[in-house]
Amino acid sequence: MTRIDDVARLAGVSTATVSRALRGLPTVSQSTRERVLEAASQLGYIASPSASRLAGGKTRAVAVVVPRITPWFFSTVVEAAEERLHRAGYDLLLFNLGGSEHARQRLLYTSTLHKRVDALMLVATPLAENDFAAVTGLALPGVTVSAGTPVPGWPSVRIDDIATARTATDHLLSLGHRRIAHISGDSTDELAISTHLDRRHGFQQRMRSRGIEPDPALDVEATFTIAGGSKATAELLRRGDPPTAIFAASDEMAMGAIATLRSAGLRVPDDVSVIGVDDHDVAGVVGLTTVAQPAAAQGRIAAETLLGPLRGNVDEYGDRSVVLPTQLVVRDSTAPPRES
Amino acid sequence: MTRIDDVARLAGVSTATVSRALRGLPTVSQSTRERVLEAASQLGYIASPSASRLAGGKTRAVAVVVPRITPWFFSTVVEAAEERLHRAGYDLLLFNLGGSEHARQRLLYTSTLHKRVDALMLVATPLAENDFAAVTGLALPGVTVSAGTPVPGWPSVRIDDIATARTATDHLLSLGHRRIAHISGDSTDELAISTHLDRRHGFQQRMRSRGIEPDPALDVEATFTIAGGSKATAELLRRGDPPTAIFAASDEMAMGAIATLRSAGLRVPDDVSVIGVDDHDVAGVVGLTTVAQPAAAQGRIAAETLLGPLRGNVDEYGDRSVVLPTQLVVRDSTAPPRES
DNA sequence: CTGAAAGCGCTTACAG
DNA sequence: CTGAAAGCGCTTACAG
Repeated sequence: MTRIDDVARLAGVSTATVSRALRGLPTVSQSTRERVLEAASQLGYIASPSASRLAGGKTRAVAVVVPRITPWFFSTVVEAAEERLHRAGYDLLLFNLGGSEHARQRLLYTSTLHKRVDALMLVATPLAENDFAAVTGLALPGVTVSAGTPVPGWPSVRIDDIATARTATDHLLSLGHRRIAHISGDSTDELAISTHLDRRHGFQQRMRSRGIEPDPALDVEATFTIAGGSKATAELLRRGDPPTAIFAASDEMAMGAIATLRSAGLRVPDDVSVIGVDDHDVAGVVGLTTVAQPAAAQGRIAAETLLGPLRGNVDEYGDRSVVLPTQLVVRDSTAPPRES
Repeated sequence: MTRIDDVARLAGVSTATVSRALRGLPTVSQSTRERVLEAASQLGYIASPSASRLAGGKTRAVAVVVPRITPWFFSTVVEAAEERLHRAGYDLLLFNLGGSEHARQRLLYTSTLHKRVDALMLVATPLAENDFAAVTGLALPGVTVSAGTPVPGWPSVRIDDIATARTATDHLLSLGHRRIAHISGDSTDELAISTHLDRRHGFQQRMRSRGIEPDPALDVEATFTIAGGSKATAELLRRGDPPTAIFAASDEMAMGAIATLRSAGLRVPDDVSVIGVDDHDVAGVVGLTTVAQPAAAQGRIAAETLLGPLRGNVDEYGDRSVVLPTQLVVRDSTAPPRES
């Protein structure tokens, strides 16, 4: 393996100059730089990242932490972040919590992240009061995506979950629905991220502003998955007197709801309307009405936000916190209630 | 930041002993180990990964290369690989090619991977003849997942795509279909992975074994996405005289097909049956009949395959190459043809 | 603009 | 079982 002194020897300069020339530092004369570049390419020289990291103190890597990888939102955020990060020359270390508190603890309280990355992107990752010290202790620039828990000093990239829920609720109300069920995340989870709390809040707020007190019997909690939506809907049906519409906190939940409604012999939207949040890849296929959120943009912007501090402007975050707009997309899963 | 000599001093031993004790090497006495562990925890010492990598020559990281992140198959493979790799103490560097030849070239022919990881997992990543040298030049243990291009000396983890296609075709034939269309990947792509070629091959093989010559007019190529399946189906309908059944090379393509058929006023399965491959998360919601493949198992097994060589048994790959079984899952998108 | 030298913080033979 | 010393391969002040 050729090392930096091989290049230095061939180019007739010091290793310091090779290092500077190859990294494009400005303090190298044009002719010297060319000679170094020539020598390096002739020898097929590539600097050892481990050595650079140790000597330079920078890893040129970013950790991206997600609660799951497969769901539409997370895979889309990761894909966009990967593109932006690699383009800027950073490696992406992927950490999946898998919904496991143990994994979360390990990430925060062991050596997992220590000196391994230059920055952190927490996607929908909840933090408890006493977790902040651990995160702050890393002394790394960071960004949160999709609410999660805001970290003091870090920018966040997200949508307005309350407004999003209001949009969904408005759509259902304007069609004439009054008995509207809501499928949301698990509120008893201490570490619950704000996402589903905000969505429920927006829903209830809008219902009340129209003079309708949300019926607790029509409020069910579930995980943010197809299976969660299915289970929640089954529970809803078990309670009798089904709603005329369901607002699910995510498209995956909404799809689970549709599947369960259909297998119970109910037609969508004829018997029950369903609306979700996301605009999942598959939403169009299912004909799902939803409030679309820009997932890729969130991943890309979060990555860009990190680029400033990563390049040494420790306190210069890109555009700081950003709230991206969401938009109603009407398809075939919503219609006026049967007898309105 | 506490360093190894701080720990050495507190424990009253040399840095070499600290290093050995902390890494659990056997050549350390019980009492010394305890003293070191105590000192380390008291000081909150964590070894610098960069220094360890430089001195030890191992990165304890694995690169996982995927053509895309969001599709069901890839995100599922990555999720499973991540779990297994982190559990074994390895970092996962994620590289997404994004279908870009440029990204592929950059990965293979620049410093991207050089001394950055100890092993490589190529998921459905095509290699041309002259790419092998680049991959071999890395001198890393590796594994391929889902066909892609087999790399000499590397094990592979995959399904039998030919058999899978036969299973799908058999299902359609046994329902009485004869005019069966096939939506597959783009065969003109030089770098085409074998997946869709094999699936087409299995399809045609089984058709012919039943005395049916596959109609070229019923063979359309597309990308492995919902949009691809939609477009291919639109093309199929444009050609007139639609098939009574469609075998799509993936569930995402099949979902695109269903969406397009429906918006063309055709009913599934009444007018046209549709079968896919994967058993995508959403397949159940859509009622899609499919041939299920174990994606998570492929990711997990691929990761495990790497663990042997990673731990120093350079030539000892886990179970070497593995072919996992697939299974027909009948749902509501297939039925006998209208007038059979 | 360039170089000599120190330093980044570990691990690994080697010797005992 | 343990330590002294060299070495991993760069980058960074510092000096000129």
